[in-house]
Amino acid sequence: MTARTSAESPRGIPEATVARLPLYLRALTALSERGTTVCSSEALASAAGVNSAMLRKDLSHLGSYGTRGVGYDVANLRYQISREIGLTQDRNVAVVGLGNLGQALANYAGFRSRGFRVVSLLDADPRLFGMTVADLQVRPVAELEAVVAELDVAIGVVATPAEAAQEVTDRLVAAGVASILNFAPTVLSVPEGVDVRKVDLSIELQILAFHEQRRSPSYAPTISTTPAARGAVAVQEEGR
Amino acid sequence: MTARTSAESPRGIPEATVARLPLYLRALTALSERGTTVCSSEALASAAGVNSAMLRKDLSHLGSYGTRGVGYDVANLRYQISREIGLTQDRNVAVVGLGNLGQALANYAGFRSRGFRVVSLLDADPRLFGMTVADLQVRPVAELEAVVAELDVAIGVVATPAEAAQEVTDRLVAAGVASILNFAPTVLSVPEGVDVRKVDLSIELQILAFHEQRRSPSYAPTISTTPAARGAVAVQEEGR
DNA sequence: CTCGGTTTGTTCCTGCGTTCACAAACTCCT
DNA sequence: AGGAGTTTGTGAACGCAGGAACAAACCGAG
Ligand SMILES: NC(=O)c1ccc[n+]([C@@H]2O[C@H](COP(=O)([O-])OP(=O)(O)OC[C@H]3O[C@@H](n4cnc5c(N)ncnc54)[C@H](O)[C@@H]3O)[C@@H](O)[C@H]2O)c1
Ligand SMILES: NC(=O)c1ccc[n+]([C@@H]2O[C@H](COP(=O)([O-])OP(=O)(O)OC[C@H]3O[C@@H](n4cnc5c(N)ncnc54)[C@H](O)[C@@H]3O)[C@@H](O)[C@H]2O)c1
Repeated sequence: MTARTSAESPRGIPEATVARLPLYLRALTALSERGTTVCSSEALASAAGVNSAMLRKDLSHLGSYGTRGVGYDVANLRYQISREIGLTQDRNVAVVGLGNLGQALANYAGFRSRGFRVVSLLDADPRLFGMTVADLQVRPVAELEAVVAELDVAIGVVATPAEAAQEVTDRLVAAGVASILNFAPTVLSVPEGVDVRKVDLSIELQILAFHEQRRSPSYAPTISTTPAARGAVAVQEEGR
Repeated sequence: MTARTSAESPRGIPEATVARLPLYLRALTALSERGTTVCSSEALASAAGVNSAMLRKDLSHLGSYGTRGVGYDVANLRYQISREIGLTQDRNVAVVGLGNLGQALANYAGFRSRGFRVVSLLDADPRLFGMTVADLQVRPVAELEAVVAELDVAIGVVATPAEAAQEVTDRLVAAGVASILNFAPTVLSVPEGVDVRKVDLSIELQILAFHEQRRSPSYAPTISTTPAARGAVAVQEEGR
């Protein structure tokens, strides 16, 4: 899912663990809001929806912040994870492509509260220039390089149509953005050292569809091992 | 990421493979539109952004649809994957929660073109009732059970605030929906046999932030292996 | 028909991720 | 102070995923 091939981070935090740390952070925040000050690995794990042994192993990679016989201090653990992820300093985000999805993202309050500031909105459509979304004006994508430099953009969100995604990404990367979140259904190629994560909602739906078909095998998939009926079948309509 | 613990599907397609099949489908569609009728595992793999050995192994789980010395017939392979995923029949989708994100999803044309029909929009806010989004009228969430039954809803998309997500999910499940796509930042608990997939954009950003911090270790994270400074640290501001 | 070139399907191997299980460490009660 | 009860941190086992490498199969030229 990431560009980097190594599954291990420099100082040794496994990728799978990194992907779960934000989950723990969210669970800790929920506990904290409920007034809980200390919690066991069992409690935290169930709040995060994972196995408690896995939680303990994950946390052990950050250091030894628990107390045997007691559990974890919620406030301290929350800080330690925040620091490890790098959330102690805010990061600036630029959203490119302000169609349906881009506008929803720009309006989302959950980003800022987690340390991500959406500081710039860029689009190619002149009709959108100057439009205000979430207290920001949409600016021409031509200004991308200037915006990235001036506003110290760390993360670029690509919410353009698939055809434009690679070009936009190239420009973001050239301007110095090394972290990309891509919503367009395309494979982005980026140079070494740039981190791309993709979110593809159609793929999620398709995975759900697969499991559903497995549950109700009405149309028994009839795998024909014989290479007989080849190239004949009509394919479902599938635009885009 | 899924509710089912087994990483292997009944007839033996690994989860990791299932997650990539939609990728291959997309790549095949692109090739097909470019007029390509046959392609090698190498070409398809690079279009999908994966290793060619992995692609071949993935495809071998569906059957033997390639021809040695030649490659794969694009149209046929596309159909075989579609059938395996269960895309030969359309599926009805209900979107619950029509705020920023829900409206963007309802307006997205890419779902229908891939065999997912958004057939119902539900919200709790009376001000939205009757509003037309993507040719559909927003209906009260009170009608959820009726809608699921009448319109044969197979997949429920939860785009409500986190607080409402579990309740909405419970009702969807009780009404017979066994596939849920959740956008709310919460852990959903569902009975055995129900499939939940989550999309959490904040988590994606946090993972990017982690890797970025690793690249530029300005604030060297200073893991204190000594259990000295414990429970003392003040926590960073982190509202919601 | 035979042979060289090409590409698939599969086997083997390595490494990561997950879970189990337990010793070490801590608290609290007597 | 000592012992019973908890809970963490980790060593070990196991299963899965990814990648390299190769034999089998196919095509086309001669
Ligand atoms: N809307 C969804 O729910 C949804 C779901 C899944 C995937 N996606 C994907 O997300 C992307 C955006 O979806 P959307 O529904 O918002 O599409 P959209 O068509 O509504 O918006 C795309 C926006 O990108 C702008 N744009 C086009 N070329 C550009 C360029 N070169 N530079 C800057 N901006 C440019 C357009 O002007 C437009 O405003 C698409 O790739 C889509 O496939 C969207
Ligand atoms: N907008 C984004 O880009 C974004 C990004 C990441 C995560 N999310 C998550 O997605 C969810 C929706 O985000 P949003 O920005 O669209 O929020 P929103 O507040 O704009 O919309 C939420 C909608 O849900 C409706 N709702 C509330 N309770 C309901 C109930 N019980 N039944 C049915 N509908 C109900 C509300 O009336 C509202 O229309 C949230 O959980 C949010 O955290 C959104």
